[in-house]
Formats: sequence, C-alpha cells, structure tokens
Amino acid sequence: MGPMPRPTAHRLPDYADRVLSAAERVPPGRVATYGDLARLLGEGGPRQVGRVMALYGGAVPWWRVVRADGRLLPGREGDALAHYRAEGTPLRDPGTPGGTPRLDMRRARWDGVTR
DNA sequence: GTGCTGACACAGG
DNA sequence: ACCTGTGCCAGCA
Repeated sequence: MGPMPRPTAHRLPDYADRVLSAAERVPPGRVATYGDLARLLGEGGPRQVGRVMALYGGAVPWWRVVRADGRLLPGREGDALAHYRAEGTPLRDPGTPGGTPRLDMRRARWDGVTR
C-alpha cells in the first residue's frame, strides 16, 4: 500500500495525539509525571512525552504533566502555581518566601485509574 | 553513519 | 538544595 507521505502534515502524529489524550485524563487537582503517561500509554518514554508536551502541550492542561521530583515547569512557575492553587493541587511549602514552591508528589500524583 | 540536544528519571556526592 | 553522571530514546544537523 502506498504510505502516501504527506509533505506538509498539519496533523499531529498519532503518538502525539495519544499523549495529549492521556494528559487530558489527568484529573484537576492532580498531576502525572512524564514517565507515568509513558507507562500509561505503554509506548515511548518520558523524554518522548516531554517532547510532545513541549511542542503541543498548550492545547491541554500542561500544568498537570510534571517532572517526577515535583519541580514546576521552568519559565512557567507563575502560571502553573496559579492553576495549582485554583485546583487545590497539593504543594510542599505553599508559601515560603525564598523557596520555590514544589508539588507534593506523594499526594498530588494521579494513580492513572482513580477519577 | 556520528554526535548533540532535550518540558526525563534515578543514584550519588 | 545543588550539581554531576548515567541510562534512556526520538529528532535533527
């Protein structure tokens, strides 16, 4: 069958589509790590998920896809923090003046099943 | 092909 | 808390 390689594919690759769908399933007030989503999909790895989020993350709740260590997305800490406070996402050090807020991963991490 | 880069993860120091 | 090295793997020069 002719693969028909469309020169300018405006469509997201199927993989990216699945990553974004998975990101959409993360409930408000919770987060999933890049690795979590990769395992949920059963394909690719954290770096691949990260790549998709970097390219197309703006179309989904990107602040719910985070690093495993709970650090906020560099350059978007303010936006992310606003969302976390609005959704009641568990944070460590909710208000330490000099310390950068971090997610409380133990409580905020979504298990991938519970809604 | 080789080598570097990245919205990662994990173990050490 | 910060930095470094290693493993990982797709994308790109």
